[in-house]
Amino acid sequence: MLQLKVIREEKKRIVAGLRKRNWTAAQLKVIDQILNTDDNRRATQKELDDALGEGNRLAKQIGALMGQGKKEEAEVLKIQVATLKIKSKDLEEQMGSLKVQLDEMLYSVPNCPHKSVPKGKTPEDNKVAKDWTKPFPALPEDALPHWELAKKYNLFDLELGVKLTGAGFPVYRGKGARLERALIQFFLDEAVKAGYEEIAPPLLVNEDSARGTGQLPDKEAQMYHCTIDNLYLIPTAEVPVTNILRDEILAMKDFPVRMTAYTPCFRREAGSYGAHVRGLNRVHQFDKVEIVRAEHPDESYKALQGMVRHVESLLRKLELPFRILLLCGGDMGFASAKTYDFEVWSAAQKRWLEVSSVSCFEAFQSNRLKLRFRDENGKTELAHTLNGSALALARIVAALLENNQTADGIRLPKVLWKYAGFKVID
RNA sequence: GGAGAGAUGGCAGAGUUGGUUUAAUGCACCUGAUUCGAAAUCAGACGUACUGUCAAAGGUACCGGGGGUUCGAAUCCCUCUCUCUCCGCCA
Repeated sequence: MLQLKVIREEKKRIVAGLRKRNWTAAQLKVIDQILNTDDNRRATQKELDDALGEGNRLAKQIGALMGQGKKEEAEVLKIQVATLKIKSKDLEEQMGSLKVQLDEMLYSVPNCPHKSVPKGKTPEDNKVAKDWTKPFPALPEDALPHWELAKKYNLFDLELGVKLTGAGFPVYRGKGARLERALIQFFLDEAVKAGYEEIAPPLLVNEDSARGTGQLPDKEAQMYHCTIDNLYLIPTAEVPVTNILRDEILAMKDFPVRMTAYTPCFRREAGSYGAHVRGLNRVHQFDKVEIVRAEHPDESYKALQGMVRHVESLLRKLELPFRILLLCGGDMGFASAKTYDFEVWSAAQKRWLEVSSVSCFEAFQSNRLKLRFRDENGKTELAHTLNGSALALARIVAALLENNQTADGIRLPKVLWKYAGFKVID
């Protein structure tokens, strides 16, 4: 969530930013409501603090009087405290409800887009930041989509997943399973080479963690929930890895914090049905290598560019045609201040598949996480966080299979040979 | 799963017959003095959040989380979570 202080001090910028997200005048009213409620909260806080302070003073006096054996005088003061207590209890309740209201409103406000984010309402308004599709792969007319290729070469089996679990849980097998593992290994190695610390986190997290990265309270339906133990299956490694930093106060020398993790990701999302979600395009469980960074506010956008270059280098090494989109205000995620999406061209399906999303959250996420650092003057300040997929496996597999199919089998890009232990799937 | 013990500041560790505790003390860290420089020594500063202010002073809350008793709770009661020890089970 946005910081109250920022909303108060930079209201103009925030309002302009929300307009870029196509917020209407009616929606923007919440900003003034927030500020009003906060004024109210501060006044109430002052009053409450004064009442409590007075109570503390009287309690001390009573203690002193009791010590001296002046019981009657103490009794008089006790009566005073009693009325004070009623007052402070009342104020406490007011404070409680004001805070709830304030939080509710704050949770409803998305992050303010960075000034470089273009205006726009739909994905069509996204700006192509880079196009790496030439030469476009030329496939024969009878080229197969990846779900057909999977059948032909026995790489993964969706029907079998239905038997074991349900729709959207692919079973990889043979060279398909091996390719999956090869890609994970390759992505992790590249991330470690780029300076990220490898993390192997838990795949279930508690409520505090789900709240920390903003899955709760709003996106509860996205996650699988083990109700008996009140734990959530992670929808992305971002959740456990970013929460490593929850409630931490970093020192300047701790920057930059760079972590990477491979995890399966579990998503309940209902989604639509039909050809565009066939095969591995959208599944409930998929593998992903995530990269996460925490940065000094002055460095976060430089870090974002660094992450973009990293993901770009992965796709080049995989020899996949891709483009990078700078998302417009209307298409950006709730918490993001600036997002680049990576899309790979799936030659057989003749459509773009999103394989990575790299975002800078500025202090939006760390505000909820309470991720701070101590600056040169010893003051605490919120750090900036960033994350991105590097990369999401299922769709990369789909694109690799489709784009590299030949009459003699599916040829793997050279970089994967040593990881997979084979060059061709046939 | 059973039994017992415990949770205090960056760390260690007092305080648990409720009342100068504004949480002792030590270590670490920071600043200054001393020194050519360092070690040692001495002096000082040293939690987080909210509030307040030009800035400060000051105020309030926080001793695992939540609730309760009381004029007053780190201290007493209830509850939850977690940790440790022993036993059982187990990849």
